[in-house]
Amino acid sequence: MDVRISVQNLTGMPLFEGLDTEEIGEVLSRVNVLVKRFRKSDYILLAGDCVDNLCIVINGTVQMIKEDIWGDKSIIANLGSGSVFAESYLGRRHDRSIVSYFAASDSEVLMLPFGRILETPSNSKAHTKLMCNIVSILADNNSKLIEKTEILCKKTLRGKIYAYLEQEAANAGAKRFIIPFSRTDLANYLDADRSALTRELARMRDEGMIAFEKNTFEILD
Amino acid sequence: MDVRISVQNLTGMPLFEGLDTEEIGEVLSRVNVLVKRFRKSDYILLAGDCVDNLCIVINGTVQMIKEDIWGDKSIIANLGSGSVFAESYLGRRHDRSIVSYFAASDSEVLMLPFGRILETPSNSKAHTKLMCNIVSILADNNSKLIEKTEILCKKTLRGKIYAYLEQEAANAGAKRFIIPFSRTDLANYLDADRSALTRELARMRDEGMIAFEKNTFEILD
DNA sequence: AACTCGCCGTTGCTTTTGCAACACCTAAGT
DNA sequence: ACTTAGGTGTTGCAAAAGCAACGGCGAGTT
Repeated sequence: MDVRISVQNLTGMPLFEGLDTEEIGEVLSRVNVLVKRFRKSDYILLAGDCVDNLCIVINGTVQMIKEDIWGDKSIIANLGSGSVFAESYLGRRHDRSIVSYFAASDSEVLMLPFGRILETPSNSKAHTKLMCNIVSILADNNSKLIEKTEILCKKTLRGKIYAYLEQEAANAGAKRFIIPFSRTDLANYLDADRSALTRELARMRDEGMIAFEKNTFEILD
Repeated sequence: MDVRISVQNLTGMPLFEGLDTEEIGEVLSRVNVLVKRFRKSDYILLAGDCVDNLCIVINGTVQMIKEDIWGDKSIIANLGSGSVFAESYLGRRHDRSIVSYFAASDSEVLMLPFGRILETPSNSKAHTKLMCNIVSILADNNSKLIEKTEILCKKTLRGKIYAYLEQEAANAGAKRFIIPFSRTDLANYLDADRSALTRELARMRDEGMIAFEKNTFEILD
């Protein structure tokens, strides 16, 4: 389950952007770092769990989810490789996670006790860059959540679907793109009923707004 | 409009927590800092505006809002004194704000060109504390957005209302509490129709789930 | 090959809820 | 004192969307 990490894999990660392998080694030498593997459908962290590590997706896909008492699942965010999560433990409000994290595919996650790094003052180049990176990442995670609420704030299902597709198109930089969700998961992401989603997608296609085939979508006009 | 800032006012702010007045002065001496006053209903920042300052609510109430083409207003978050906003400019994804900020009451906002502070390495105590603080604040803002999505992900209006009231009760630490929204604003915060909200609140009262009088609510049971 | 399981589309039904219109109230300004 | 403007509760109606059930399909397993 636990795996030694090769520093090589980390150079492309947003958290370590701008740091060379030597600098990454310097940072990691001061803390206990750990990579955990998860199988598809494993829970990485449960809502209510105590969190004491910053988590980084090395590869695979992780979903931030919230399940209610009835087992009704809502996907809050989809996290690809390089994503940083469980950052709420860096805040003062919560020491427990309010959401769950879930391996949507086989995944490797780097667990990093970041508190130590934070509190240790240092004016090394590596440390400064790392601090800048974490601030940027947190700000970006923020933006992503705001974008998500821009989907959810739409009053109609069609509005949500369209807002979502526009975001994916903007991400892809093209009117035609592939979405990372199955229909079931998309329904959970939009917090809508799956059958209602299928129905509304069909209507939008019939009206010539969009075209799609499996997970490939296109916004028409 | 622009006002000189007295350092005294900042000692209580989360961003400067743990810093004494001398240290705050040291930090501020390196950048141009500015306090702007806004009248109730003024826009502080418009969606699409270029952002180059971190903003801190000194006093008053600021709303993060998103308006669509039809003027339909959605309140994403309500920001009281001490709140930090417009932080997405610290990220790499956007240099423009994707949402608007709006003075819900007469307000004073501190504008702080934080990028300069970030990039200047320093191992002074003050600098280290400031970095820790900003990380904590960003993480907390994250948690708040996640909590907001926990309201919006509910499929029924009653679910949203109840989730919201539970959060307010948790914030207040009591079953009885005062909400900061008018009915109209609450509808915009929950992204629901105002009349439907009134109707559902009345039903929940009739069924004995909750009691309320103006803006004072109580969760029963 | 038979079977299971999970995902997908379809459809009928019912509830929810958005929308529009109206009347009332309060506060602020003239 | 009058007027205006904005917030609030109410209600009828129509549209939207959740729910449940079913059948088909494809992948993986025995």
